[in-house]
Amino acid sequence: MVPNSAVIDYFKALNESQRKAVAATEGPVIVIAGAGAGKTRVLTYRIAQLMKGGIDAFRILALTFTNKAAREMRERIAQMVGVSEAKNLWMGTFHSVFARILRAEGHHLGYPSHFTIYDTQDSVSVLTQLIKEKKLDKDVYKPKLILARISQFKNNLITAKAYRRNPEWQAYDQASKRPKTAEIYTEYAERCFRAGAMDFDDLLLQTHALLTRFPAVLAAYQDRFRYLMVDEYQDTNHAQYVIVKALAARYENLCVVGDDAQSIYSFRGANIRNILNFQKDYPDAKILRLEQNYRSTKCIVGAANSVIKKNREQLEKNIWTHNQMGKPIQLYRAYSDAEEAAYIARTLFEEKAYNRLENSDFAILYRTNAQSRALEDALRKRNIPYRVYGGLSFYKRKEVKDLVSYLRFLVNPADEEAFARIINFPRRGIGQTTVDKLTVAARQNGVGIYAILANLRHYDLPIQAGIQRKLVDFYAMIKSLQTQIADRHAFDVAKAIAERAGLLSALASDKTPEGVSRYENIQELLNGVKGFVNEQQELVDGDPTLVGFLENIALATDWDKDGKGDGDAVSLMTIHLSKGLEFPYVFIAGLEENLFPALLSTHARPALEEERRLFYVALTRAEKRVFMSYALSRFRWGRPVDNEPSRFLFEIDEKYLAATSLKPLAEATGQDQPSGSAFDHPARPRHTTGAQGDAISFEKPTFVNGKSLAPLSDRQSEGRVEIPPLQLGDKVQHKRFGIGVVKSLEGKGADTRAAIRFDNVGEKKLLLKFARLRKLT
DNA sequence: CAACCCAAGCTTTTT
DNA sequence: GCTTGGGTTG
Repeated sequence: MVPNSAVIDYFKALNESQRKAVAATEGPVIVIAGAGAGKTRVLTYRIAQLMKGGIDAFRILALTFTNKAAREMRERIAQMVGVSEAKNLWMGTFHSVFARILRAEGHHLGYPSHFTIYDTQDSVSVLTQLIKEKKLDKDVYKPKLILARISQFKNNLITAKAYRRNPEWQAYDQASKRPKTAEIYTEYAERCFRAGAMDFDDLLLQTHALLTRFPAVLAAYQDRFRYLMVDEYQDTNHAQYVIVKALAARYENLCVVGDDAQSIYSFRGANIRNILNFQKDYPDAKILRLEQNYRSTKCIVGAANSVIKKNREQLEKNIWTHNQMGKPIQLYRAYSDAEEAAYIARTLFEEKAYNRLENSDFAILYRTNAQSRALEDALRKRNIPYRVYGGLSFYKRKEVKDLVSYLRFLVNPADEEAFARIINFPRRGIGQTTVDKLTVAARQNGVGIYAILANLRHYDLPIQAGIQRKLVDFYAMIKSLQTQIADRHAFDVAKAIAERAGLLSALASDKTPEGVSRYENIQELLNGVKGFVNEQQELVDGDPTLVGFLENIALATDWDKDGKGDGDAVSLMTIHLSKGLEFPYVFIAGLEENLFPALLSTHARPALEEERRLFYVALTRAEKRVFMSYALSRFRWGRPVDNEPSRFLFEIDEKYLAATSLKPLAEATGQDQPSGSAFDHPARPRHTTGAQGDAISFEKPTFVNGKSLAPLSDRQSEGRVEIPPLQLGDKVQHKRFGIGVVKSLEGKGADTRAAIRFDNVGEKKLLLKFARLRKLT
């Protein structure tokens, strides 16, 4: 490619709507891009074109939601304009770009440039500690719930101060018996600040604070970012929306790309109105639609369209494709989750052999991470290599977090969460009592724990001399390691810590399988640091220091998610994680009521519509074929639970479903067929001998010609207990405990818990869905 | 202060 | 059913 060519010769690679979207660089533009319509392609070409037109890369800001999306886009742009040019682009996730801005400008707000980023674990831990110190009931003030609430506020740019001042919210907290919520929020925010730490939501909230309180800073960035692009705009929350709007205010060269039909993150504060209202915010915005799907067969596109049509709230569009009709969607009804998994493994194996495919041509998608276990077992039985994405990430594992905590503490000794993890790990005889004493001293003297540690003798603490010595040793170790961080690479420092602190020797002596695995994880982390250092050293402006590494991992939860990896494997992941990806063959498992759609979503229309969008996302990941399945019985909470087929199955236009899918399973053979014979009747239902549940009766499927949702079958209405609406003070009767009075209620729907004082047996806490209470009047 | 035991919570999705 | 964290004991 000619490096300086201003002529956009690659226009050939685009269709007309894509070309329009690429060409419309000036002014506000919204691109409504259906699944598989070449959205990323448009963004990359657009950026490449801007750069070829002479715009400096550092004046272009592109925001995405995942590191993966950012990385891929940067790579593609690098191919078009050259690596060195692409490097200067401001491109990354909202969180990482804002973290970068805050590192540079956070001092205006009083944050150190090396501030720590607290992950959810850290935040919960701060709250737990705080609630304990305030002597509040942790069952009333559940740290996780409180954090979720604080997160909501932050995402809506409501500071602790604003929260305290709002009578409506105060009244709400009073009414819900959590009057101290505002106080906790305030204290939590202060502690994070004093620890030089920001949680995920702070990265947005503090960026907003920075830009509103320091107009000069805002002006500088407004001036700098001449062109802004936002990917997955439908997933932006209020804070992100406001910040983008502010940054774009000067030039208004703002291009947002998204698909309202794929908005699946409202639980995280995403506001679908942001995309629906774009035209109101920018009345002269150009609206462009990418409606041609290049990814999937007609069958898949048709099925997906027929589903999403049921949603009320959406932008008008008509997704179509030139691709082949393709094979109809298979639906399999299994007896149990294990049998469903066996079916998937078997079908995958057969399809792969018959069509000579790679394992990586397949993805198995599910609603919840917990579903992966059964699938993994089944795949292992057939020796099919697989890779599970998501779940608990590498960095959340205990031993990994412990080592990372050392690194964090060296960089930011105010980081008390890190301190709490490392002070007695590995065991060095400094227990909780001692830590409490240090904490109290720190609070009383208005300093951080590290300051106490540094001047232990100045504070006359009631700690034994022996333990004092240990504290001094610990401090000395930290101090000496700290001298290294400025001028040595992250790897050298990390290795030094693992050795000096005795992490490696402590784990090496543990010969249990878990111990060995922990040791390996530490080694893997060290390798990761090394890889990071090597990578950074190749870059001109790379940052191979510890600070750089920590920055990198705090927001890189999908470290192990960057495709490829080792070998050819089937991908297992939640549907949420699959967004933006594509696979030739896709299995969607667990299409059952209360699982997908999830139980909590079934009562509110917006939530249900979101689940439907999630289903839409799942379907549109597939290029060639989709296999769906559900299990009549599934282990949840260690118990088998009976299920109805998902209502979404009935929403797919029948003509896209394989006819055999709708036949009952009654004639199941009970034996695995040798592979090969299956291909004439790929949908013929079979199940393994072991899975034949004796208790399962095979009534006709409830959806043989189902155009609409079949009514609940007997089974479900039997299984579901009538839950009477209860209020405090109600008199109730329990089979075993007799008569009692409702003392408290928490939770909602079937998950409500009630504390009830029974006349004979005293107070009991009961889960209403199991308790079968009768209300007395 | 460490080792052991038991209870609770988890199973909606994540930067 | 499994993991984590808290509490109790030695």
